[in-house]
Amino acid sequence: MPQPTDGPRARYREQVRTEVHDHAWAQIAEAGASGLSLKAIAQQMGMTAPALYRYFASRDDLLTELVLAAYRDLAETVEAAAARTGDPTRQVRAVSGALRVWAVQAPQRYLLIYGTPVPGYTAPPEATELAQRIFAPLQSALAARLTGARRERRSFDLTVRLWTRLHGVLSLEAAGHFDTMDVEPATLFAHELASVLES
Amino acid sequence: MPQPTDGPRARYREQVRTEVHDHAWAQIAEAGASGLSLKAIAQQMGMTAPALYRYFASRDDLLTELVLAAYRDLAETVEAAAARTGDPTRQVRAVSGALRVWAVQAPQRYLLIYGTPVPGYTAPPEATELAQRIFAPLQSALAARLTGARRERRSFDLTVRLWTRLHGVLSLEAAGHFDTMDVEPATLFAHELASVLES
DNA sequence: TGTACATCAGTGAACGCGCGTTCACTGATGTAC
DNA sequence: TGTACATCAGTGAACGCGCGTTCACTGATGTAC
Repeated sequence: MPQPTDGPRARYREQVRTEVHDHAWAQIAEAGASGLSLKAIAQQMGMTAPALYRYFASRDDLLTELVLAAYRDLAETVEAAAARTGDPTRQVRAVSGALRVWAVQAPQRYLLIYGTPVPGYTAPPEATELAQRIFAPLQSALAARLTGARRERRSFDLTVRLWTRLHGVLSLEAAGHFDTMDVEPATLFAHELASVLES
Repeated sequence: MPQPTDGPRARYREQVRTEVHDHAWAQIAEAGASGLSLKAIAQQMGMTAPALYRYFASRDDLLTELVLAAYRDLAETVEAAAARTGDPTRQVRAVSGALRVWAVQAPQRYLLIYGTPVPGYTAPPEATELAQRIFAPLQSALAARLTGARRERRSFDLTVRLWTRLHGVLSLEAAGHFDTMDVEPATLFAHELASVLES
């Protein structure tokens, strides 16, 4: 895997890599992570499968890139939402709202990160750091609303609680489990958010 | 697919079917639902794959049986827990506790029902009825703790809230997402249960 | 109790499929003189 | 500005794999007389 860092060839490489990512996400969106196939992507791009090995060392390598890209994208989304205001309560609301939009917009991408683990695939260590980066803005906003002793620990517990509650709604919504029930996911999500802010 | 309903042959058939189910669960436990393979099961049982078509019409048919069996088992577990006491609050605790034991004991079985949907597979309509049967004991216990107007609707909302909160913890726990965090799933679960009982 | 027959569990060969991955190669593209 | 060379994107054939599923068959087991 050669890698010139600039020039027209480098530009072209980046273009192809991006196109592969796009097709990969489309595949994941409709068949989940286990449906990801280099051969199918190559076919969709009008190429042969071996050509893709110029760009990715293996299928799992591509999957790792996608997982990390998802983590990074969510981290940036969450950070941007938190940066839009200085008020801690508004920050929590903004981050939660951004999280929901991000999850509902591409359910399979959300599930790739927080759903059932892909069998036989383990995420790289970098994923853990990124997960913490996603966690951080929520925690610092919640911490800013607290005073008194053991503030750090209490804000951590509170963030975990908020996070699991929101995930409870989002994962069931993404998996379609509310479809056969008389439940409005958006309303439920708002209530769960409120329940933590009020505690 | 012939089916005598009694006699030695019927008994033998049931025995083989059960053995297939056992191997199938073992496979799901270690590779998830998409790792379910008739050929692999046959091999483990010292048979050839076509033999299994005497017992199951197709791979998806077996998967459907497993899904329904999981639903049924959970429904019975939950109902039995609720039946152990008459006090509504104790019932909610008992059902929630039974749910957690059931989920933690076989995480992949829990995720087969409530996790990321298996790509290309849709559960039979009967699953929806069973899901409601699982839901019912919680709702009637929570309803018994309420008084006043719109009790039915309020208890439904409350049950949904409890259910999503517990699922938030269980799904993250089953997927191993707490492994890299300083979180005690059992404690968190207890807190989430308490949060609804106190509301 | 013994024999003839029907039932049915299981085999073995074969099908087509899609997958990841390798390898030697062709031919276009960019670069250095 | 033009030519020679090196780089490298992409091809085509091939590999071995495991999968679900079919089909004609063998041989054991249960049943009816």
